[in-house]
Amino acid sequence: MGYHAHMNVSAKPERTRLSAEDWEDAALRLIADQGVGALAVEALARQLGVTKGSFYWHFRTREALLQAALERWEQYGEREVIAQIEAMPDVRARLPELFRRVAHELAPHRVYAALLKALDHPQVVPVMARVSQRRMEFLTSIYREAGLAPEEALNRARLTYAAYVGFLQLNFTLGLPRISHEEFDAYVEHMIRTLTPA
Amino acid sequence: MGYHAHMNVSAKPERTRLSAEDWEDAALRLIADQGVGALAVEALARQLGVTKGSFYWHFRTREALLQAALERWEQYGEREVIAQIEAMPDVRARLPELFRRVAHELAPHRVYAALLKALDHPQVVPVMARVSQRRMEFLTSIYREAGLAPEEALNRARLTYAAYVGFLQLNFTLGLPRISHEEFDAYVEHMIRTLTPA
DNA sequence: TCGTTACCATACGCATGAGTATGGATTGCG
DNA sequence: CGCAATCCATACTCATGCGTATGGTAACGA
Repeated sequence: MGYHAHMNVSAKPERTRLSAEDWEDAALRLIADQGVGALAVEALARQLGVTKGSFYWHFRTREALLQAALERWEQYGEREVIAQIEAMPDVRARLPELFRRVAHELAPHRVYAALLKALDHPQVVPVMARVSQRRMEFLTSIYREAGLAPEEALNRARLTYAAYVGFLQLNFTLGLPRISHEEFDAYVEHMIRTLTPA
Repeated sequence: MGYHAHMNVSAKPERTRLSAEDWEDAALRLIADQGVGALAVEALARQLGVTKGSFYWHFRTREALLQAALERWEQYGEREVIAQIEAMPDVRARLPELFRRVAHELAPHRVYAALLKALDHPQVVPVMARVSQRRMEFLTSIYREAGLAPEEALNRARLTYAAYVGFLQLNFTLGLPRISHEEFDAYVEHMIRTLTPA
């Protein structure tokens, strides 16, 4: 994601000029594993091997970078999962598949988890509102396909999504009693049994 | 909660000297509605009508205040709910009652929600780990009383608690599509039906 | 009453991090 | 080649917020 295809004949990433997208990607990486609060321009610059002088050519302010990074994440972030699930022919199999997929590919959700902890920051609220809204609507539609009435489907989607969000917090943020791999799978299956309409 | 019973014969809280507990209470109030990141000594001092000079008499550092406030919250915070639920004679009625109670008394959970967003801060992690652990053990025991097998009870408790945590985030942090009062009650009842063993 | 202790104000030092000013280097293009 | 535009470094300013130093005032016991 993001490397402009220069690829000079040299082993290492080799000092090439940077673009705005490079900064946005770096910002998202930093957010993913240190949180929004750690987004400092000088720290980013060090990590990219340059100084502030570079940054302030590409962006007018720190806010601008955060904004751009958020929009970038909202677009290229995670449209794939929804598309893949919707491509499944067997409608009844979509729900369990969605659960298992999300449970086992946690890496793409690290940015979402980080932004969850930055909801006091005004810039992230609208982005998270939109993303969460879209996902919940998707979940609702799946529950409707599974045979629930409109009201039931909506409430079940709310419950499921809340469980998802809470799960993110209680795990790679808080490290609650390091659960084993088998035990985790058992948990996921329990969740599928409990939240999937009979 | 917290006010040492001087209560001089005066109408207003009237400029009396402050104690360490006063600072801790103020800190918890500030954390509850602005987050841990907003915990600054000079801001707190202004809010209490004094200056930093006062603060650094009671505490050695800002970290010390946060630590003391967290421990205070962990102790006096919320033992009551658990006690009240355990006092209920009808075992089968405990679970729905717990759900409804938590859903409608959101104020006491504001500190917990704020700390949830500060899990990158090393000081809050152990506290949140202990509190969350105790609560989940309580939930597990209730599910056992409701007739679930040990494994089932544990997993159901995990699921329920995750839903609780996620609910906190998606509401008074993110303000997801301002749900109406009746609709909220319907949601709570749906949750009870879904998460309570038949 | 007097002094000691507890509590608070004022005025600093010092580190961090955002933003600016300005000049140097590199690239693409005529 | 040579000149612009692009990209980056260096060296500042400025605001914020923690912590310290030190002196002042109110409370309380002897």
